[in-house]
Amino acid sequence: MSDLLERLRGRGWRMTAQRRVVAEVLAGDHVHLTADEVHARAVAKLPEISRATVYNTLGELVSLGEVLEVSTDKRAKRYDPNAHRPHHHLVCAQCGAIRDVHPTGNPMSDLPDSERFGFTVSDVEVTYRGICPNCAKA
Amino acid sequence: MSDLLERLRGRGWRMTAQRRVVAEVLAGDHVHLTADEVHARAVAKLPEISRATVYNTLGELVSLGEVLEVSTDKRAKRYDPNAHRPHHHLVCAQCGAIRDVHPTGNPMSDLPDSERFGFTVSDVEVTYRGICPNCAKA
DNA sequence: GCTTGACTTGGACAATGTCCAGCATGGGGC
DNA sequence: GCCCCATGCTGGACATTGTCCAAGTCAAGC
Repeated sequence: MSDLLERLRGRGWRMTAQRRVVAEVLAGDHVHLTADEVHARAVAKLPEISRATVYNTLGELVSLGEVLEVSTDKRAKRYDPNAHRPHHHLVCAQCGAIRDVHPTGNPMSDLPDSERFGFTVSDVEVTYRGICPNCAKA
Repeated sequence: MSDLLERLRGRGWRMTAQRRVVAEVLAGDHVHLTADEVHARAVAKLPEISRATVYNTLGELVSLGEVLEVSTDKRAKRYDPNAHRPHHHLVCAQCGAIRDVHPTGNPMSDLPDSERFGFTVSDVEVTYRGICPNCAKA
């Protein structure tokens, strides 16, 4: 995790308490938090941190490619710190739980040129939906 | 399209002017509208229709399986009337344009049991991202 | 330890969506 | 064809998520 902080510093980031806290929150074992959840956890560590700062910082992390924005079908965007290993998502349609998954094959190669309509395709996002074991039990 | 109205009537829908208008809007050649766009077009045909009704109707159509909710990364959900033919989406990262595409292969079979974590997986959604010809030109 | 410009703050605002109490009306039963 | 009433609609208040900005603060190079 501190390697993330190092990378950011190397990129000319000014290292503030707020940014450190946001990075720490994302690096925790809680994956796929919403911006609001990130804010809530950040406040726990640094009470005066503002919502705007959390949004800004998340946005910066995303554009630096350190964090991915994931939009499953919930209302809020979620942030995925696991940006350096390509992976897809498995979402519980009931409780909204998200797991990272690593399918075999490359969906990119499943899109023939005739289906690209002149687009320059650079990325694929795959979301599997289903019911998680917990919800299935209930 | 009138077949949609028939199907809905068959399911016990009360056929009101508002619902007809929403169905007509979705059936037009404008695919992937946001709820707000649907509302705007509906108002053009039936000035007094309220936002709440449009949201309600869209929600009902979705739970009846007549229309799909698509969340690309934009803020607003979009509604896809093409619910009866499985397909995926190609989104322009710049202007947000969306096209339906039909990849070869079935991503569902790319998810081994070991990667399902006990979920009952029922659905896959694939979103390709890139730059559309128009934006590439600009 | 100064200085400076990048960062943060808090609050206002915007966009999207939900809810509700009360009114309107489609369509079955006559 | 007409009535009735459950179902649907309305408009507006509210909730949630996200963006913007002016003014104050602080990290880091000197």
